[in-house]
Amino acid sequence: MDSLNLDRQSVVPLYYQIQQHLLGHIRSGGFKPGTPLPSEEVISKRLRVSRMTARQALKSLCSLGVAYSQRGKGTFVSAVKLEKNIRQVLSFSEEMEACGSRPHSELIALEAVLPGEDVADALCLQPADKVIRLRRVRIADSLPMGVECSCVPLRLFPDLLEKFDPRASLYRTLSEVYSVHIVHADEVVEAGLANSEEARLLRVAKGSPVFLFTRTAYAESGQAIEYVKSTFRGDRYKIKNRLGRQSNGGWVGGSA
Amino acid sequence: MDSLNLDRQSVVPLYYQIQQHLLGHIRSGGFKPGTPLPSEEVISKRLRVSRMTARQALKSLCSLGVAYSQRGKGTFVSAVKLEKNIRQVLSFSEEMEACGSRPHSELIALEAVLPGEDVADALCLQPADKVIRLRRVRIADSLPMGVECSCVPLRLFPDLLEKFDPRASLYRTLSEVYSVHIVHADEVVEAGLANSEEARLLRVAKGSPVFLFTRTAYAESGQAIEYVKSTFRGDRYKIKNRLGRQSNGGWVGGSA
DNA sequence: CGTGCCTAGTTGTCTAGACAACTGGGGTCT
DNA sequence: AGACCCCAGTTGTCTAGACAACTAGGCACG
Repeated sequence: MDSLNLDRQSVVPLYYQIQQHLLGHIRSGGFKPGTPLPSEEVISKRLRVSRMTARQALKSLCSLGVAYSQRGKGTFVSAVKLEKNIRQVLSFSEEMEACGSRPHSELIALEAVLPGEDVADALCLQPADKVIRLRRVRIADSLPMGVECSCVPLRLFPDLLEKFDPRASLYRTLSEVYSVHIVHADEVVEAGLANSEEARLLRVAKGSPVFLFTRTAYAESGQAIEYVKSTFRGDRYKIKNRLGRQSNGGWVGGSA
Repeated sequence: MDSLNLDRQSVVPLYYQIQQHLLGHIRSGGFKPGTPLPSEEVISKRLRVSRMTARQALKSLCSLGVAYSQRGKGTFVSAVKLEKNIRQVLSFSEEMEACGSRPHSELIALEAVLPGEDVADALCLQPADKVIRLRRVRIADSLPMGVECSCVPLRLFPDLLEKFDPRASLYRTLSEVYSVHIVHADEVVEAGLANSEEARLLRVAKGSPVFLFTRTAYAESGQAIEYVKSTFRGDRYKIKNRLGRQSNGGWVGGSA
């Protein structure tokens, strides 16, 4: 706390500088789980910022999940493990890189087609709208992990067929070439058994346990961007989820 | 917007009254996806509140996921489906009630035992600490859905064995009797095949596809409260996830 | 001993402003 | 037509305060 010099000329907001400084102390063990963080008042006085700025720094730590506030008591370090590998909206490439594997893909199909009803529904398409259909075997460290069939509306990305390198990450391409950023996705997972084709592509026995994913990915506006169906090996692939309370926008009505 | 009369005497915060009012308009279709919400300035002027209060109302809608802000442009209604059934930290009972099924349980075991190494690790127990082990078959509408084995530290709930009704919801009991509220959980899901015992309890063929869940649930402080291993039928149980961007505490560094 | 009161410390909410940074449109100059 | 500037509107950040609500501990009183 003492050693922090705020840079008031920087483009980096003050509250963010404070947040990062506290986060550093938490990660390095300077503040242990359960112990109180400096109060808004203390931060405010020591760093010569207004209380609202100090507050914003503390609130941002809460929304990261590394701290929690109790009215009348203080703001405390949570024992939540930061480093734990939590699944976000990630492309297969990003997911594999995050756990240290080298991902690549084997292209099965890349074409513009008329979508099935489920696809058209999920992507909210007009009857005549085509989609770009991308079917790939996903491979990590030379081991086939899953078969993925991804559909994106042709209307939104008319020249994607020419511009897309099938070995690259689809999400990265959408972000870099079209400035479309996937920010969330809804996903349904089922447990099933590999059929003959899947077994052949994944090099497992027919009837092996597999995950069946059906995922719809959305941009910030809520516009549906991608509909994916994929089959992943149950023996080499695990799903890690962090389930949370739905943050209800802050206020907790008091019936107590 | 026009018809809202703020109650300045109420214990309900102003920003929350505004948030609820806007949320009502969004849900009822008064504001359609993609359209801008009233700006901070407009809300501030029209409702005679300070801009920071109007801002807090809009930010809380963003954190609910029903809106998003763009600097220099405005705050817009997101097309995210509110009603979609997204999995949170829920007990089986709550989960089944949420989708309209009547849950109940068949008790297999309820006892205090010395935990295995995986359990002790996950719950951060001392070597001699016992756990309460609760093994149940989970049933929805008379159909067996899964087998669940739940462990909680005896030290935290010394009289739970007497006070707990095995037919009730464990989470509800912990919340009501001990004021311990589960706020998040880490979960690993694997795809597997039912062994003989599971097949018998779940009334499926041996070798049927199943989900294997391993879940650790935490209170707000980050204290681990419960460690669960469960096996659920792959044919009747689906996982629905909403994957999100990790909210990073607000600031996006500009390399653009 | 316990009950109740008071007080210091803390977070929650709210005000009324200020400037910065960015967007998008319109107008002007070249 | 294109490049540039300016301006109004919007969100992001920040200030310096205020009062309310709650917690926990100390203290006096019964």
